[in-house]
This record gives sequence, C-alpha cells and structure tokens, in this order.
Amino acid sequence: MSSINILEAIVAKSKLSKKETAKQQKIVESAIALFAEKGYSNTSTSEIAKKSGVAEGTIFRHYGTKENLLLSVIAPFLKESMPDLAKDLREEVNPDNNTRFEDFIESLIRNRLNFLKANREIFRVVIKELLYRDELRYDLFPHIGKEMSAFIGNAINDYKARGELADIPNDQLIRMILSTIGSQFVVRFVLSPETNADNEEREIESLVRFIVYGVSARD
Amino acid sequence: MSSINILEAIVAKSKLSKKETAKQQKIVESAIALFAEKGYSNTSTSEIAKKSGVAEGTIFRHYGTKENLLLSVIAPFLKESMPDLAKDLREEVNPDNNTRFEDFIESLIRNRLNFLKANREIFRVVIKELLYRDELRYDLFPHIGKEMSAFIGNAINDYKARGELADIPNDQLIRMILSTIGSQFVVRFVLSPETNADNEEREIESLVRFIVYGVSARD
Amino acid sequence: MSSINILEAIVAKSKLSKKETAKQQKIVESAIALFAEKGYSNTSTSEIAKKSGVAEGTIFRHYGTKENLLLSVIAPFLKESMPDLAKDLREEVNPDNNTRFEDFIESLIRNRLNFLKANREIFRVVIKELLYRDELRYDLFPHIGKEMSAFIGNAINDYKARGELADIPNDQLIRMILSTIGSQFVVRFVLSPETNADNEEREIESLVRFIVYGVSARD
Amino acid sequence: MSSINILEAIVAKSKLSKKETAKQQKIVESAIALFAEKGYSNTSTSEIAKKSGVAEGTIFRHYGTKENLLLSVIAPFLKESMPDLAKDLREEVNPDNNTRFEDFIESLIRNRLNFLKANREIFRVVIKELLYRDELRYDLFPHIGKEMSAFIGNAINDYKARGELADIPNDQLIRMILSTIGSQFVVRFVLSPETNADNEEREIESLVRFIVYGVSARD
DNA sequence: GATGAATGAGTTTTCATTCAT
DNA sequence: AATGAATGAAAACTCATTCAT
Repeated sequence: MSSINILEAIVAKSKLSKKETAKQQKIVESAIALFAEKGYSNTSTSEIAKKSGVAEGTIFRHYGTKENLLLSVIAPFLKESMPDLAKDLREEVNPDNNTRFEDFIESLIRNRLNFLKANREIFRVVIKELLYRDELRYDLFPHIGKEMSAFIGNAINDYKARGELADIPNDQLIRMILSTIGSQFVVRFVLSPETNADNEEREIESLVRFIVYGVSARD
Repeated sequence: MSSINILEAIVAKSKLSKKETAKQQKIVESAIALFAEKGYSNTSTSEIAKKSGVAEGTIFRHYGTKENLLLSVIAPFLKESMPDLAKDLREEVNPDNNTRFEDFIESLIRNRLNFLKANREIFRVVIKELLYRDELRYDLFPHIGKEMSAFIGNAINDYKARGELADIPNDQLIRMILSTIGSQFVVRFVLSPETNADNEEREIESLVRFIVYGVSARD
Repeated sequence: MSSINILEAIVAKSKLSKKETAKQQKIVESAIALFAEKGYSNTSTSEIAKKSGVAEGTIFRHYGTKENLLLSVIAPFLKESMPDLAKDLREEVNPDNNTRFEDFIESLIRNRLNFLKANREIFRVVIKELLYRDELRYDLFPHIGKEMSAFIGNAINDYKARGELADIPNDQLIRMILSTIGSQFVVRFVLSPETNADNEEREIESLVRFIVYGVSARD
Repeated sequence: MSSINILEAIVAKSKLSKKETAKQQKIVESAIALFAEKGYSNTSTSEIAKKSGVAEGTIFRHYGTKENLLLSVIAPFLKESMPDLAKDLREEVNPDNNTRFEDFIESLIRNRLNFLKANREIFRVVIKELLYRDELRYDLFPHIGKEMSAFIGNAINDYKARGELADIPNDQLIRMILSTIGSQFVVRFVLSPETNADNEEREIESLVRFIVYGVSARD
C-alpha cells in the first residue's frame, strides 16, 4: 500500500475516533519532541511514556505499535500541509497584480516559513524519517511536486509571458526553486534548530534574490 | 565528546591504525554498505558480522564498540575530503585560466561530484548521521566553511573585482553556493540513490546556470 | 481449587446466575466460538469483547475474571450433559426389549452424537481445556464413569447374562466402549471439525461393529 | 509451506549445525518438560530460561523464536518416529512367523509403547499442540496413515487371505486400529501421565483382545 | 449497568558486548 | 587473531484487570 494511502487512512481514522484524550495529546506531544530530537529509532517507547507521565501500555492501547505512533504524528502534518498551502497562498499571494516574480517567491517563502515555524518539531521528525523510508520519499516528493505544479504553474506561465523568467521547463524551474527553499528550511529548522532568527528578514531577502538572480552581479 | 574533539579524534584514530587485515576491510566495507542503506542505529553488529563473513566477536576485537566502528568508517572520508578538495581543486580549477565564474563553479561541482561518486556510500552514511550527532554537525560545517573560505576566498575576490559577482559578503556567498550544490548532491546520492545519471551533463549545466543567474531571464 | 470442588462449583455457579442479559449471551457466545477455535489461553478478553460488540469492562463486570467466564461457558454443558444422557437414553434405548447389544450401543452413540452436534463448540472447548486442567480431568472422568456405570451397569449385566458380552469386568468394558466412542467424537468434532458428514450412517454402523466384534472376521 | 516441510527443514538444519551445546541441551530439555506439563502458550521463555539455568537471551540466540524452539523440540520426534517404526517393526514383528493377527497387533502395540515410553514428554507436547495447529494435524495424520498403510498393508492382506480379518477396506481397518491404539496412548501418557503401570501386561492383552474381537463374547 | 481509558506486570525479542577457548 | 557461545539490559508489545464516569 502506498505510503500516502496509509497516511490518509490514519487521518481518516483519527477523524472518526472520538476526540483525543488528554493523555493521548501528551503522548503525541512527547513523541514529537523526542522523535524530533533523537530520531525515531533512537527513542524508546518507555522514554515517551515517562515523558508523557503515562504507563507504557497506554501508548500501545492507543497506537498499537510504535510505528503507528510515528505515522499518527506525521500524517496530519503531511496531509494538511498541502491544502493549507494552496488556500493560504491564494489569499496571500496574488500573482495577477503587478507584483513581480520576486514578490511571488517571497510570499511563497513567508507562507511556508510560517507553516514550519508552527510545526517545526514535526518537520524535524519528517525530514529525519525521510532518509530511512523509501515509500515516504517516493510518495511525498512527486506528490508535493504535483501539488505545487498545479498551484504555481499558472503563475510561472504568467511571469514567463512577461519575460521575467528564464526559458526553462516548468518542472525544472519548480524543482530548483523548491529544493533551494527546502534546503534552507532544512538548514534552519533541522540542522541548526537553536539558531535565533534575528536576521530573518535579511535572510529571506537574500534567499529571494539568490533564487531569482543567482550570485551574479546585476548591472 | 567535546565539540572540538570529534574531528580531531577521528583524524587521530585514523593515523593510529596499522594497516587493516583482510577481515577488517570486509568489516568496514559491509558496515559502510549497511549503514548507508539502513542507517547506523538500524544496523546490528550481527548483520555486519554476517555480511562480512566474520564472527561477531571479531568486530569488537578490532573496533571495541559499534560506535567506534562508525567513526572508523567516517574518519578517512572526512579526513581526506578536505585536503583532497584543496589539492585537487588547485590542480583542476585555475581561476586565472578560467575566465568566467561559471567555469569556476562548474569545476568545483565536477570535482566534488567525482569525489562523491567515488565515496557515495560513505557520503550517505555521513549525511544520515549528521542529523543525529550534534557534535559532528557543529564541528563539520564551520570546518568546511573555513576550508572553503580559505580556498575560494581569493577566487571570489577576483571575480568580485571583475564585477561578475553580486556585492554580497563572502561568507554569505559561500554559504549559498555550497548549500545549493550540497543539497543537489544530497538529492542525488542520498534521496534518490538509484537514479541513473543519463543527463548528468545537462544537470550540471543547469545547476551552474541557476547558481550564477538564478531563475530570471537574462537581459 | 480442590478436586471435588470444580464440578460442584460449576454447578453451583450456574444455579446462582439469574437470567442472562442479551449482552451476556453475546459474550458467552463469542467466548465459546473463540475458545473453541483458538483455545482459552490464546484468546484475549479484548477479542471476546470486540466479537461481542461489548466493552471490555462489561465482561469483567459480569464474570469477574476470564477464568470465570470459561467456567460459565463450560458449566451448563457439563451439568446438563449427564442428566440429559440418563434421561434421554432411558427414553430412546430400552434394553429390556429384545434388542441386541449392538442396538444398545448404537442408541448410545446416536444419543451422544446428537448431544454433541448441538454442542459441538463447547465440546471443543472442553476437550482442549481438559489437557491443561488436571482438576477438570480428575473430576470429570471418574464422574462420567460413575454416571455411566450407574446407567448402563444393569444393561451390561443383562447382556452378559444373555451371553452377548465377553467376560470382562464391567468397569473395563465401560472404559473400552466409552474411550472408543469418545475418541471417535474427538476426531470428528475436534480434530476434523470441518468434515462434512455425508457418510455418518456408515460410520456409525462401522463403529458399532468394531466395538462389538472388533476387526476379526465373524464366521 | 507445509508443516512437514518445516519440520524437515529444521531437522536438516539441526543436522548441519555443529553439535548442540550443553546449554542448548538443557534448554530443549527444560522446554520439553514445561511444554509437556503446561502447554506451549502457558509456558514463558523466562521460565524455560530459569529452569535451564541460562540467560533468556541464550534461548533466542539459538532458536530465534519461541515458536522455533517448539518446532526444534517436536521435529526430531515426528521425523524420526516414522522411520524408526518401520525399521523396528520389521525386526520385531515378522508377520510370517506370528501366526495370528493378535500377535501382530500386540507387537505393534509393544513397539509403539516402547517408543512412547522413551519419548513420553514429547508425545505430550505434540498431542497438546495438535489441537491448536491445523497444519500439524493436516500434515501429520495423512502422513502417518500413508506410512502405516505402506507398512501394514501387506500384513493385513495376508491376514485377510487367511480369513482372520473382517472384510473391511484396508484404510478403514487401519484407521480403526490406529485410533484405538492411539487413544489408549493418549489416555495413558497425556491424560493420566502419573499412572503407574503395574498392570501394563494386562492392559496390552485386553487392548489386543478388544481390537481383534471387540466386546462380544467369543464362543 | 455499561463503558472504555488506563494500568503495570509480564512476554517475546533484540543486541551490543564479554570471554573462554 | 579469531571465534561464537553466552549474557543481561533494554526494547517493543500483550493483556487481564481496575475504575472513574
């Protein structure tokens, strides 16, 4: 079964099931924190139990397996991140205006940045697991790619028509943009998670500039 | 282990080691393959032993602990990656000859690409472990940054003087360039390791173009 | 639990119990099905609860312990099997007639066969548990033996007087007959429970013949 | 995979592997005793470990799983019991010499009885597990049936020719004989394992008589 | 009466590490 | 040097039972 399907199943199930117990919330919370910090396989269920102030059995009563707990943590993040993106972006970014491509990119970055600021721990978990779970990777990347294409494809065509963008196939453009933004997020949230963000504004600006113009001097 | 120590310890260790026996080579080889695929904590010493055709005790006789085996695997890679870079680059890349910055970047990419092609498995191990070992990260990135600064600082200054580069502080420039290249390498070697490289040339070209000019249309 | 007590306790228990609620019936029904298939210790109370459409707590509210649920399942079977036998047999089999011993045995077999057909699941439970519960065994067999002796003792004496039966002590005769019949029932209901009974008549006939005349040729 | 195949695999493997350790022997010994008494699922590996004077890990190092330990216990019994039977019987029972069918049956009984006396504990384990493992049952009974047919088929034909046996199809005859003998063995070794065998001779005699002539009076 | 969340003791299993040979 | 049997601590997981609602 494809991984995205599993995630959907979990989200569906968790929507069906009555509201979470206080203990369940504590469990998920602790699991996220520990998985984020030490990674899934370096975290034991007994640690999670202790941190949650819960008996170990309780974890298994609710989630069945440790693996399933992980998915229950990841699933909502993955499934809800995409719709959120589309909706939010449409509100925040209006490519029809006489905004420039830079503005468009900046909005995109700010939108995702805010999303990740609100979900930084889960993001760390996901990134770490990405390295070990082929299905996750193989499902996720194409999925994201498609969602983004659907969303920014039109915008890109507009900007291309205006002559603002290089004549590069859309999917290549998207991949470059996303991987550049993505890698900055990974650096910021996963590799140096304790960095304080004094100069966030400057970094956004500089990232936008880099994506749009590269490192070359603009005359 | 203190922050400063890990790289030094690694280098020290690799200097100590007398020449490896055939069994040791098999062990290291198997460990690399398994760590690369499943990660350090998801690999058991018994798996390594089996894959090496060696008794489990033998591993511990040589490396004392599993942790230590990991270091023995990583050490040469890290130790040699830096000097190699400097030396190789100096030979291959001659900023004076290559008139344009694009050529410089391309040489840099090709050099590192070749290095990683020859060490792809270890690269995967290192990247995966990077996420779990703060010391590794905290030592490694500044270290690489410094090495690179020392090396390409002059070149950058030259190209800046020629007006080819944007007026951005060197360390920022370096970070952008390296993280963009690095993330491509991670995608290529770690996230999609089975990708065949039919269009390698085109990808290099496109990466160079992106780094230098971004996604914008040029004049 | 002492040897004498278990059967008595069971009978006592089943007398105490007020009439069962619908839920209780579902519970007992599910428990029987599951115990019959997988055995007592391989069946969890949560399985029973799920199959019954009842909360796990409900089981314990009614039966206190899992063990007690088992007894509640077994009790009526054991309690009723004996009197039923005696009563039914007296009606169905009339040894006073000029029936031959074969007819007597056949009636006995048919009677018990019908009883077990109506209680096949519980029979499977009892047989399986018999192997693990010494008290059950130590109480049950002598009990059955005594009941049967009381019942067919007279008949046997009659047939002996008529010269139809070998000169073997009654208890030995009874043991042979019962264990032969019993083992056929175990084969039929426990070891091959999915066998369809097309040739039931022929099997009864052949069993009767074997009990009475063995495998030898009758001149 | 069919159960007999699994057993064969295990026997094959255990023949390949070097001789058993002293600890391994202790483990198997303790496992047999405990499985025989309390059954497989009511016996914990920690009990086995304690009784063997061995660390719990040792059990799993050698047998991998508890299930596999069970099979390692059962396998030799099942696989070797059949050949032994054939070989022993051919030596002990010579249908040509023993004039009467009774003698043949008696030899058969004595042979199997001796075999089970030497393996009474394992027999108890096997019988108990038979109830819970369909594959075991479905493989074993036909297997035994075939082996026995092959072996005593000729003898039966001889005795039939001599007019000593009823005109019943061989497979039915075999089934009756074997199930009668088998059920006596189950009673003796499994259901009343602590019975002392003072009157063994008399019981054999009586069993033979019953199989051959049933309960009827012989004029 | 019924529920189902919670428990915690116990079970199977894994695994890095030790050590006698 | 090499082996591999043995260990024991810790891991994931199960489950009968309790109890507040």
